[in-house]
Amino acid sequence: MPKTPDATRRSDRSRRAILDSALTLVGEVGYNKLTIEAIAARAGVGKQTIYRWWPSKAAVLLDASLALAGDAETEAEWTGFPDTGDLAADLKQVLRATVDQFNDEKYDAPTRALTAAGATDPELGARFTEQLLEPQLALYEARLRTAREAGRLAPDTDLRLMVEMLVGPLTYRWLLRTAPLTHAYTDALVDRVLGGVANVTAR
Amino acid sequence: MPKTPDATRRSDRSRRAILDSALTLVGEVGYNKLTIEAIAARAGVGKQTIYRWWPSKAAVLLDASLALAGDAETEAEWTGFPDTGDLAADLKQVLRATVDQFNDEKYDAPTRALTAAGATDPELGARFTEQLLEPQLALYEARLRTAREAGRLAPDTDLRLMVEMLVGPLTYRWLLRTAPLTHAYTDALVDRVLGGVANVTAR
Amino acid sequence: MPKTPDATRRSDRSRRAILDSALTLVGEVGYNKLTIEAIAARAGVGKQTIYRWWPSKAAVLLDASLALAGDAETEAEWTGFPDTGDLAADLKQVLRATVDQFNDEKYDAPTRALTAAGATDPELGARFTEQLLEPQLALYEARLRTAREAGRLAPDTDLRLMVEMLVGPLTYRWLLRTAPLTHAYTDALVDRVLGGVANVTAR
Amino acid sequence: MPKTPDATRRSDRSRRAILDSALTLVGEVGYNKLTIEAIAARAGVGKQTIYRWWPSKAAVLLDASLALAGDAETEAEWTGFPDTGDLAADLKQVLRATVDQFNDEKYDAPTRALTAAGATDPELGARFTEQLLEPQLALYEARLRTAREAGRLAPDTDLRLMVEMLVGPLTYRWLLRTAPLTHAYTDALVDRVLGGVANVTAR
DNA sequence: TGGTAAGCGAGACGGTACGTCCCGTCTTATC
DNA sequence: GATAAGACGGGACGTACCGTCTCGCTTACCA
Repeated sequence: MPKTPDATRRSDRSRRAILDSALTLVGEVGYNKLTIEAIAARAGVGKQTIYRWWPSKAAVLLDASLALAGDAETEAEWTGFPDTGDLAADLKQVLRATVDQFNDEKYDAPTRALTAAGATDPELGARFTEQLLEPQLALYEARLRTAREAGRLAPDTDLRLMVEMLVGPLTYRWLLRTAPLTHAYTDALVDRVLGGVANVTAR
Repeated sequence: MPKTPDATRRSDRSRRAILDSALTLVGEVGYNKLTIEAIAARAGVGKQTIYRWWPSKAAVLLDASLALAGDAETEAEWTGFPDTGDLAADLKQVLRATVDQFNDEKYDAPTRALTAAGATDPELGARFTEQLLEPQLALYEARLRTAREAGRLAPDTDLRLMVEMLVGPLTYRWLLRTAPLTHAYTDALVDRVLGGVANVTAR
Repeated sequence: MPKTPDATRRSDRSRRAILDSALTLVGEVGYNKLTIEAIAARAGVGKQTIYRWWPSKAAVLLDASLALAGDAETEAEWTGFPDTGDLAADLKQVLRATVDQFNDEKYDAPTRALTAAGATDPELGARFTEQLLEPQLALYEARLRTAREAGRLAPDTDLRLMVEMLVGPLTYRWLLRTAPLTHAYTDALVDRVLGGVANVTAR
Repeated sequence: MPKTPDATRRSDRSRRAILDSALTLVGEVGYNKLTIEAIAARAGVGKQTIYRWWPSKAAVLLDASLALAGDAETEAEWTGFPDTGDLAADLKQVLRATVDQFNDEKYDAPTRALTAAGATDPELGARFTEQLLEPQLALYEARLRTAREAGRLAPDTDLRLMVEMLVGPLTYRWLLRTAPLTHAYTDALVDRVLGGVANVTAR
């Protein structure tokens, strides 16, 4: 019963090499042509070392993305969701940063691959959502809750719905490539989400 | 010399059988385990007949979805985007119908597969967007334009942005499975998009 | 019942083009990589035109070789097996000519291909032997019969056996490439066949 | 970089199964309808395991024949080319055994297939000749050398030529099926090779 | 401090599907 | 009705990876 390997003996060197190779390769050849064999070869690692610790290439990529996200936070000296008191400004700042990430090939390729794979594979999707997506959405939600408590949003505001109104359209454009992602776009989005689109004067 | 085959001699019987098989199989085994070989076998067709007319299984599925969409319109005696004069009501009706489609396994599997594949493969994504998505978005846009001209929306309303504010969040929930899709959800979405979420009384 | 096509309507132009293409191609790519499709394309002919008149590519090649043999006789102004009265000299002359043919790539490729195919496919082999080989062997046999009647060979000589003693070793060397084919070789062969190899003085 | 596999880790079980399957199948369906896929399936082996170790089905069959020849020698308790002092008798004995082999379907099919394939494919032919044929011819040659040294053959006898005079006609009949193979035939052949066919009394 | 059991790089293995080539048949339009 | 052209259902090709399975080798931990 060789089920559970001994994690204390795990080679961190190999783990890192595998995650690095996975990220590099997914950028080079895309998710569909990404193979475990290529990752192993590039990492100078036996295939079994990958199969021992991950159930699928998608899982490898998920871990790689988590590591990437962790690195990014560190690099950017991320200090939490901004709260200047000006909700619109804070949201615009964060969404602009997200746009920049989506436009950065380094983040785009693996994230896009994972999102697509998660859409098709429910189990992977669940892990992707839970580990990568939800933590980010929770930050939005917390900021919105503060705003609601401060009376800047209606007391009955559905915070979750509002989060999706912010990230949904952006994600839509990004995934489906219907139009380029710009700061102007997300700025307008924030304004419209907060203010609505109905003609107030006409009411 | 890409050796373009003679389309006039194409077997319509085989074409239909291939598209049918593709739709059936993607529902049975999912996109990742869908194989050209299985499609050919199920359709009683040589593999070459598929490769002659389509460059990839994704392309087959795209054509299959187009056929499916065409059939669906016919079946539902679709008479165009509703325009009762009540914009909110019209949008809610259409989005409810979309929710129903997303909740119908028959449409969900191929559409999800295509969307995911398109996110990963730019060329396919372009065709998917252009042939399947844009025509639908254009209908929304037309209805919104009517509303704007009728003064129900601000004259400077960015129609495209607004369309994405409606379909973006819905698509987001559907693709990422962050929460179940319900009529109540889209109804609330329409209200918030039209009315905004900022606390008006607090202004 | 499209069994027997009408031979009187047959296009001689196509027939010739097919046989020519077959000979050319077998020299270029070898028998195993020779395909009906390539012959048809090279000949500017529909595949069906080949299938209508020949049962297999081997049969095409057999006809092509028959035509080639006919041409060769005409070219060489062949006037029948020589009979100068000197049996050894006559045999040497004919075998030298055969050696020359075997060493001529133009004849070697198709003949070798046919011989090999015939060895594997009994039906083809029968036709090959009957139509191409036997007529030649019969010429040897006739010359030997003349010699036997003239008392140059023992009255009980098995002519068939003797023919094979002449062409067998030569064919063996040619097919199996155990050693180069030279005039000296066949000259020695004739001498030894006629004289035997046992040490006469030791009797 | 031809990626030579590590022969020390080769599975002998698979090797044997492949050679066995190849021999069985070539007897069942013939060489032309013998497929690598069928060999693999019959042997319970992946196709790649065949392609890893052999370049073609002909090469597989060559190895299979070598194994078969080895087995045959062992079975027959082969103790070397006979040397009773009576050259004619010894040759007749060996040629009779060869006739029996050629008439044994079990040996005929693979040997015929290999000979034909070797005639067409020079590289294979070289290996076939070198590994299977030459060792046998060398035995003849050794026996003849003994006879020559014993004064039973003329001192200037071309041993190689004489070997071919013995096996050439036999192989010719076998390959081209011009006549049935019998012991009487090879007996007569030996007599005529040793004694010649010229009418001695007429000298 | 030497024995042993785990993780490791390497890669052979039984398999599945790939995308291509060609088979022999069938259909269409031309002559 | 034979022909040039070529689409069709089918089978095998040789390749790429899958996920599993030994191999020796290195590297702790334990006796």
